[in-house]
Amino acid sequence: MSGMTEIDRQRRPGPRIEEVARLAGVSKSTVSRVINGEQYVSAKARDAVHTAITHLRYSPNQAARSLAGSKANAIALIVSEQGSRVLGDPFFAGMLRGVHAELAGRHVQLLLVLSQPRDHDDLLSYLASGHADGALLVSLHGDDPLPRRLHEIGLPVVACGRPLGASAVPFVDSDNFTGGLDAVRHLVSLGRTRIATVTGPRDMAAGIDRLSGWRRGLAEAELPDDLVAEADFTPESGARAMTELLDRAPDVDAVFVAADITAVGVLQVLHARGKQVPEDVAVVGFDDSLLASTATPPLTTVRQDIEQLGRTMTWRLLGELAGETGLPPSLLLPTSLVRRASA
Amino acid sequence: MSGMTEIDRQRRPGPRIEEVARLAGVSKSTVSRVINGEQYVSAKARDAVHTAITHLRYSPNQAARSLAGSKANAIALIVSEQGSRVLGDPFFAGMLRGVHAELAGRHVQLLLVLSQPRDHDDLLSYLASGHADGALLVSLHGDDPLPRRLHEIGLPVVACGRPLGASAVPFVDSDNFTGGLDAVRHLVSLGRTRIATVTGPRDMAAGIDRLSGWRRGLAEAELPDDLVAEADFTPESGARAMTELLDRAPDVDAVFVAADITAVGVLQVLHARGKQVPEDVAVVGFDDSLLASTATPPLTTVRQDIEQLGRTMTWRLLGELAGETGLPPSLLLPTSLVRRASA
DNA sequence: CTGAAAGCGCTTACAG
DNA sequence: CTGAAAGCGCTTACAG
Repeated sequence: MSGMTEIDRQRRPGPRIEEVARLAGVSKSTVSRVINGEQYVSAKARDAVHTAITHLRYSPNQAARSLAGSKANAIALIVSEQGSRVLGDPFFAGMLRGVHAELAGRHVQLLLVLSQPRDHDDLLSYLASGHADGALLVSLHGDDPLPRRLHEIGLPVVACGRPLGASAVPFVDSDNFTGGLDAVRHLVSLGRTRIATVTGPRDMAAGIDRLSGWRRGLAEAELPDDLVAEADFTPESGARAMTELLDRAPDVDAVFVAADITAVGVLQVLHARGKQVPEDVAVVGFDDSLLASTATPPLTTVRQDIEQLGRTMTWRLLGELAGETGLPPSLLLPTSLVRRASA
Repeated sequence: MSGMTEIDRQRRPGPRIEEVARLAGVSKSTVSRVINGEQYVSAKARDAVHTAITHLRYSPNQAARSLAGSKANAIALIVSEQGSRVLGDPFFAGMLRGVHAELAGRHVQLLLVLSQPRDHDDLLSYLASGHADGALLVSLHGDDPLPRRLHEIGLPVVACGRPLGASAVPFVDSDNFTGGLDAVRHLVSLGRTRIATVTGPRDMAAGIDRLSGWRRGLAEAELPDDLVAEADFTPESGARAMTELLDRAPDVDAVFVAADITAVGVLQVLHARGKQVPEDVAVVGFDDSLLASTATPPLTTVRQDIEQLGRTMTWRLLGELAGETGLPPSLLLPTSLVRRASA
């Protein structure tokens, strides 16, 4: 611990609960009860306390509250990934906005934790020591053992996206299957018959489920589902996949790409090969990220509401922390097709 | 406070400092000294304590440390903006990564706070109550009074980007002036003579300083600096600005755009008007964001190292918190030109 | 270099 | 519905 940064001690002024109690003419206990919204407080006492709080600009000391109450009054947002590329993703920004929106007004702080797999042990004992009352997990890869391990130490957890494997960890996810299905139905309605897909990673539920939706769509339309090329949510992998598809099936007339960011690479290759979009090849992306509207041509895409995802995760976690019963173990959020020029 | 979410009390297990002391055969005081890296501890005691900590997987309770030590052991990352659009910005992601990297290993937590201007009063009393030892400010607009107000209540603050007006708030910024200057020098070296600019917002130092750099570059080359069109870091405003420039000066042969995201709109208009990039009009962006490499054609741009910006801000703040003297009040980080196809 | 004791500012049974 | 008292798990003078 020798690398620690010393933060100089310096008592901040500001009123204590004692002063609020004195001004309101009640005991510290009563002030505490008002602050915590407990029910057995007389209206008169409540008003007096609120007035005193406002007058003194009192803000309770969180450290003391946590210590006395044996709870952190904080939830952790854990981003678990090698190199934490996630942060660069607009996906993460949307999540953060949603989490924050749902937390607004509640006196719960947001702790941002980025954790490499090799630091998982540290993180686990940190959280086991009560530094957060619960955790939201944004872990890009399905094989990450963190969600399960956190769940095992008894910390309430909600995962972002369906964790792979038979896990009991609650999660919230977009309905990726239906999203993929809708994309194909749209392409079929356009009269396309050679519909390919550029997938997401095979070790993530988002990749797997979108692919399943695509397959289902082709089955519905009784079309072949042989044109599959793998990618990993990067433009480069999208370009490689599209090149492969074009070589394999020059008659391809549509492609469902599992992410807008990947579609950027797909569009570049199509352009370079002289294919008109959507005339020769129609393209549908996934996410409705900023990239979708700025792409050339603007991308038809399956919109997922990431902010809502963040809100829902937070709502689910806070519900569990409040001891609510009958909460759905997991939730699937709807997606919708956004039509632009590319399909 | 009636909207508060109740988080059920439940004491987490985990060892206390008392048990570490017992196992190491020393007093709690000595354990505390070891944990806090104080110097007057015998090597023997230190080793015994470290062994005990490892053995028990002890992790000190932050709430108790904060309360006893009268410091939060946390810094706040404050994002102050209407609607907090910032989060959607890759800029923010890079910052976050930098802040986190610099915090790694230090026992300082990161509190993420999003604040609308109308909530500034709440935020101020919250921070005045000691919930964070210092603050990092990402405030997109120069007229935001928050940096100054925080500085006034005595909370150590470092701003991201030069605050406008005569402010004493320490800041870290990219060298936007030199970035703009280098962009123009590059365009001049390419033989361009009718060099326009699409600016950033007038109420942000980034917009103002990049424009100044552009002007300086034109003055150096003894070229006219009449082709200025204003935009606001969005693709739409970039498109409008480029349309205006093209109407005003059909002979424009280069444009320095104050942000990659704005350049996306510029490129769309140039394409629509049948202008070849870079043959007819060379384009240089700013940021070297993901958009720069995925643009058509890939964008030559002024790279700023956002992650380094986040690291430097954090380093500066922690230094001040540790009571270091002789810290530079403010810092300017270098930019560099990244050449791609557009210029 | 080390330990005993006080205290940080709250919450929570407990008794009324 | 309310208050007095104990205690949450640490840090920090103080004395040695």
